[in-house]
Order: sequence, then structure tokens, then C-alpha cells
Amino acid sequence: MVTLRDVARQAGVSPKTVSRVVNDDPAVSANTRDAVMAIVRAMNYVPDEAARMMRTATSTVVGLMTDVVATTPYSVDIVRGAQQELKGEGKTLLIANTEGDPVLEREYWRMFRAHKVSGVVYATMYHRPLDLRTPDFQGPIVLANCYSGNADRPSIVPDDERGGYHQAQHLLQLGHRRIGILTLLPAIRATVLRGAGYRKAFAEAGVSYDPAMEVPAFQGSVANERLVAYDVARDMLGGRERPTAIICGNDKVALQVYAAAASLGLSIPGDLSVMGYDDLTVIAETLRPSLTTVRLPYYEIGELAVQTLTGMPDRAPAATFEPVLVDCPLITRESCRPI
Amino acid sequence: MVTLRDVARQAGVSPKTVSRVVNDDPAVSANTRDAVMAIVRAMNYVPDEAARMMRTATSTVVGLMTDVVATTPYSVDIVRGAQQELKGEGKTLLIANTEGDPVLEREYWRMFRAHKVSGVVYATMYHRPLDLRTPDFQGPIVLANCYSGNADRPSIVPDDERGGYHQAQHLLQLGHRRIGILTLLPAIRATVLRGAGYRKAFAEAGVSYDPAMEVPAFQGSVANERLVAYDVARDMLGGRERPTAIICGNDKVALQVYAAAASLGLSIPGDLSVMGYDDLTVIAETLRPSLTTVRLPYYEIGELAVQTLTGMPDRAPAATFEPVLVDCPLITRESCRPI
DNA sequence: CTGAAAGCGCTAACAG
DNA sequence: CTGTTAGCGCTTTCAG
Repeated sequence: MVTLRDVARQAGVSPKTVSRVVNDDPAVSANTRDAVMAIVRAMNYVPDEAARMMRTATSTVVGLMTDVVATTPYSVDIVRGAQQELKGEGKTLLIANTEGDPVLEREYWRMFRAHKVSGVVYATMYHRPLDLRTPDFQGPIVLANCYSGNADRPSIVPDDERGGYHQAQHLLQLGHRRIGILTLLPAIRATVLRGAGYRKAFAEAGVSYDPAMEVPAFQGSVANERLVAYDVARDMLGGRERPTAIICGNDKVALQVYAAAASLGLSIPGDLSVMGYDDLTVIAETLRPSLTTVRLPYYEIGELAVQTLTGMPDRAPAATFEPVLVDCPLITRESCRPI
Repeated sequence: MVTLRDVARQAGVSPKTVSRVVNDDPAVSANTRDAVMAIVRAMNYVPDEAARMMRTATSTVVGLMTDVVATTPYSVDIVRGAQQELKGEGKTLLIANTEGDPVLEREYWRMFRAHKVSGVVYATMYHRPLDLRTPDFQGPIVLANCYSGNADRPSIVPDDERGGYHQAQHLLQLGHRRIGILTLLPAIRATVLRGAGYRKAFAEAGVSYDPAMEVPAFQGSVANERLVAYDVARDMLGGRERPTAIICGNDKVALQVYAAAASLGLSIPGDLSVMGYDDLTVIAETLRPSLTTVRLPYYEIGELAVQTLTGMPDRAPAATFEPVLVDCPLITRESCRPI
């Protein structure tokens, strides 16, 4: 293994000078720098992170703790966004997937401590409140897709209310008035927030909002839910006063609405406009007609979480943090048309 | 920060004894061990990985290098499988996502070296041959979902030939004889392997194989492809001698076949059986009827890759490695029925 | 079974 | 602008 000393010896300078060069310390003459860098390259010297970490008591690694987010098609983009942001800083991601196991989670916090990670992004699969106790870890933490109930940590979450607003507003603007809504489980925070968005859009359009048109597309409980959108949609589309458009809680719901419409001989978007949520591209871009939907901005959430982390002091002063809301933009494709 | 010395002082033993205890060295009396562990817990001591790494010149971190695999709904399971396997060893994953950029990849190899990772799993999105040169990294490497053209590294890949065999064999057994096949791009290795599997199943069933029934569901080139399954399926289903079953190159293709069938008034599985590949659950379990498909065993590939890594010496002797094939099992759901 | 001494590769602190 | 000295926290080596 080639060390700093080896390079120093070759270059005929002191180890500290080599250290300065590889750390971009400006207090080195251009000549010295060039000479040293030439040797660094020639010997293919790579600084030992362990030694560096030990000396500086901090590392270039950022931890990512997730329940199942890192491993779910819905939200891997958080990882991509975080990586993208880290790349510029020469840092990297140590990932820990708890699968919801608290014992394992505790172990991973210790591991993060052992590795002296410079910060942790804590990401959850569902947008939800979270009271985080980390006796084993003292560094900065940013929440992604969740937020602390008592506002004691920075957090980045999707703006579900505005997302719901986008969905309803777009359909209302296309002239739809009878709009069915197939929601996620009522217990999920996103459902409540989006509901507020729907109401706001209807009010602005001067259209009365009929709560009877709002039906859950899932049964069961959170994390143990069953998708019943197909049956619900058939009921809704089979009745009198059939809606001309359906807003879905996510793209999977939309997929089943497509199936329900097909089974009733209804064409999309001819007889029925359908709007998704999430922008799961494997579904939204593959469906025929392709699905107009609202995008969950996971990539941006990952980026922002790391940015926020980078800007935080090592030991945060007691402070209050409002969740940062990231817009869920409307992605217009082929499944909605004017009426 | 509480260090080994702090614990030693408290426990009234030497630092080395504490080191022995936390490293499960058997050469410590039970009494001493218990006493030390009590202090370790009381002080919430966690050994510093940096110091440990520096001394032992090896770390408990395993690198995962991917093109886009870690970030794609298709194959995040490789990450989950790897984590699962690492968990038992008290190790963790440092992930690096190159997004196909060779400059970035080189940087990540140096980073892995700097972090002294004990090994690297190199995973690709497509099952393909790969000639890996890593001048910057000397440790053990296992390929996942790809394999070295000259067989100089261990690799774990899906058994696509047998997967194709499963697809065809199941439909033949259900009595189907006119079977359409909507393939991936011909240039992809999986396409060739599965083709061999189809032929084998047909031969075994004594049914003649009609190459004209095999049509790509994609246009363009690898990594820049366009899914045209909807149109291809409509052509195939609109002609005379319509197939009674369609084998798809992946679940997205199947999704478009569903749409094509619906547009022609054909019901699944009544008029047409459809078989997918990948077992992308967001699609396969959500479709109505749910999709019978063949599962890409990414989780197992991740597990096996780490297992293989763990069993490898630090510097592999020059040797020849045949790719380890992992079966792609048939997942029976509702979209195929006997004829 | 336990301990003392030395040093891994780097950078902080201080000189010059 | 450059060098010297010391030491981060741990484990290796060797001695009891």
C-alpha cells in the first residue's frame, strides 16, 4: 500500500505538504503542488479514509436509514437523489434497511456511530409523523418523507395537499364535474392532506364537493392493506350518474381502474378520464393510454435532505423546524381529456 | 466519546483485555468478560471502526457498485438480499451508483479502496457479459446479474434459459399450441437464452416451434429502447389464427398485451392466456386478472453474491469461475388457463 | 489468562 | 509557504 510518506519521500517534501496538496489547502505553491500531484498520480496514491477519519473524527460517509424505502419501487429515487447530491461533495452513502425491526434499527444507529457518519438521512416509506429517539447517535439527522411530531428536526416531505389540488384542479379545468375519488386508506396522512387539496380546488372552481364520491380503494390497515380498486371502480362506474373522471390515490389504483373500465366496455379517455398519483413510471408510461398522474418528488426529497444535512452544524442547537414541502407536479399524459 | 481506555480504566483492566472482550476472544475468563461487558453497556461504548480499520487494514463494509440497478424498481431486491446476508455478519453496505458513467465509476473504485471495503458486489441492470478492469481496486469482487467474458471472476446470474423453459412448458401443459412470443430486444442475452428454453419445452412436448410467432416487443437499441408491445400484440391478436396464449419478455410487455386484448374485446384468461417475466409485483399483483409470471430472483442473487464474497480469499488465485445460475421460478396467478 | 509497548496513516498544532 | 512533533483509538506482538 502506498502511503503519504511514500509520496513525500518520492517528491522530496514533508508528509504534511503532501497532505496539504491532496486536501486542496491553498497554502502550497503551484510548483510544489504540481510536483506532488505528479507523484500522487504516478504512484496511484489514494488517501486512507480510516486514518483520515481517525484524525479528524469525522467521515465522508453519510448514513441512510430506512424502513423499507431503499428497497421499494416507489421511492428508490430518494437514494438516487441523495447520491447525486453527495457525489459533488466526494461523499458516499452507507445504507441501512431496518425492515421495520426496532432491534435492528438500534444496531444500525450504533453502526453509524462506529463509522462516525457525518449525518443521517432517515427516510420512511409512508409520509408520516415520527418521533425519533436516537440515544446511540448524536450527529445531525434529516427526515425524508416523514417529519417529527414536535418539530425538533428538519424534514422534507411531499406537498400532498397541493398534489391533491393539482389532480382535482386539472380535471375541473378540463370541464369534469362528476369526479370520483378512489383514496388511499383514510388513516394515512396523505389521504387527509389531499382531501383538503380536492376541496380547495372544487371551491375555487365553484363546484360543490360531494363526499359520497370519495371512496377508499384499499381495505385493511396500514402496512397490511388490500387493494380493492377494481371492485370499487366497477361499482362506481356501473351505477347511475357515472363519473366522467376518476382521481386515484396512486398509480396502482389507476391500473385497476383501467381494468374495471375495460370490463365494462368503457374506453379511456373517451368515456372516462383517469388520473393517478406517484408517477410510478413502470405503470404510468406503460399503460395504454399512458397515465396522467402527479409525481411524488422522491428524487428531489433525497437531494434536499442531503443539502440540508450538509448545511447543518454537527450538534444542532435546540430549534424548531417546519417541514419543507416539495411540490408534486402534474405529469400530463393521455388518460385525461376535456369534456 | 468513550474509548477503550475509558472502559479499561473503569473496569480496572488493561485496554487489551477490553479489546479481547469486545472481539469475542475466547482467551478471557468468564468473570473478567462479564465485568467488562457490564461496563461496556453502562458506558454505551461502541468501538471506533476507523481505529479498528486502520489497525487491521480491513473493514466491515462491503461495497455495492451498480450501473443503475440499485435505483431501479426491477432490481432493488439485489440490495435487500445483500443486506440480509450482511446483517448476520455485522457488516454493512456502501453503495455507489455509476449511472453508467466510467469516470464516476473509476472514482468510486478509488473510494472503495480508500474505505478498504472487504469486497465488492458489482451488479448490473441487464444480464450481460462484462470485462471488468479495476486498476484501483484489488480486493475480491463478485458479479451479480452479469458475468465475466473470460470467466475470471465468480458471478451469479438468473437462469434465463430455464425461465424461458418454465414459461413455455406451463402453457404447453395447459394445452396451448398456438403461442405468441413477445420478446425483449434480440441483442439482449436473456432473449437468446430464453429462446433456447422455449425450443426445448416445445421439443419435449412434441410441438413444432414456429419462429414466426416470435416478435420483439421493443424497438431501438439497448438502453434506448421503445416499448411497442401494444401495437405488436394488436397485430398478432387481430390476424387470422390468433394465438391462444402470449408469452411476454417482461411484465411491462404483459401490461400492454392486456391493453391490446381489451381494445379488441378479448378477455383474459377466457380468450387469451398471458404470461409475464420479472414478477414486478406492482404490475403482476395489481393487474386484473393478476399476472402469471416468472420471477427474476434478484433477492437470492444479492444473498448469494455476498455469501460468495464472504467465502473468498482477499487475493483470489487465478482461477476459472462458471457463472452460478439461479432459477427463475414460475409464479402462478390468474392470467393463464387450460384450453 | 492478562498486560506493556509500539505503531497503523494521517492531520492538528505549532514552529520556522 | 513548508516542516516537526505528537497522537487519534485500536490491535499486534511479545512477555509475563
